[in-house]
Amino acid sequence: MKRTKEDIVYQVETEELAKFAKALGHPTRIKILNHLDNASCCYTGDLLEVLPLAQSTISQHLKELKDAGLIQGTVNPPKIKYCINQQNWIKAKALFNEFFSRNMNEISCK
Amino acid sequence: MKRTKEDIVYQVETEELAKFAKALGHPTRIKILNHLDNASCCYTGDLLEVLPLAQSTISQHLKELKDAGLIQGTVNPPKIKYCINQQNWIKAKALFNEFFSRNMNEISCK
DNA sequence: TAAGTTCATCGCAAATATACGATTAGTATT
DNA sequence: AATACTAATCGTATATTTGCGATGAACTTA
Repeated sequence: MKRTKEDIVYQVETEELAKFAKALGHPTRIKILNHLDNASCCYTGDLLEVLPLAQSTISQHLKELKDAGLIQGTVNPPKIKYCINQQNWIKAKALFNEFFSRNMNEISCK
Repeated sequence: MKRTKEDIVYQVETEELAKFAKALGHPTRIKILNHLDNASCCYTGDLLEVLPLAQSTISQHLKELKDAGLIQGTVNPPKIKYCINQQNWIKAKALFNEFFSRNMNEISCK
């Protein structure tokens, strides 16, 4: 894509919100986060029992969540322990909250 | 994708949240929604002045937002007036709110 | 009827995302 | 050193997304 067009500059907030939203834009990743929330943290292997996907696929989803900043992993040999990244979670929560709590005036659509 | 794998069944809530998140997963669409919120509603042409994109591209983004249920369009010849779909907006807001306000216990990651 | 306006849709090109199996890297155990 | 375990990464196939220009549909106005 993007063949003749130069890159568009968006506000940082817009980019951030879109980035978080994109990471949440797949049911598998929602499920991973739900599981992480219930279990506080988990290992990649745990997810293999919950999701009917190949190990490499789950690893890839974990990578995307990590790249978006929503989770973090710490080595705990021979496993890797994933938890939610509290700091960014709060940030995302605030961004979505702000986004959804606009005026939404009833006298819209004149 | 999805070559050998049969479709995975997710909870309805998970699918819904992912669907909304996916629609929000692009800065252009965030910007459109922000604009719609400020202006209550708008026409496709209005967005052409705000976004440096081709008319067809913007139309496509509008379609995705419409397919996700976040906006709705009503004909107002010769234009089409887009507004936020209040009902689904509230639904999405509730889903994200629920998703982000989990316990998030501090004693996580043992 | 003809011309203009607005916007959706089609057709295409390129980039990204999703999934898999196979391999590799790192660590622990024997 | 050899084996076992865990998880990332590589290579590949396919689907989807993103973007554009061109065309077409619907409705107004001249």
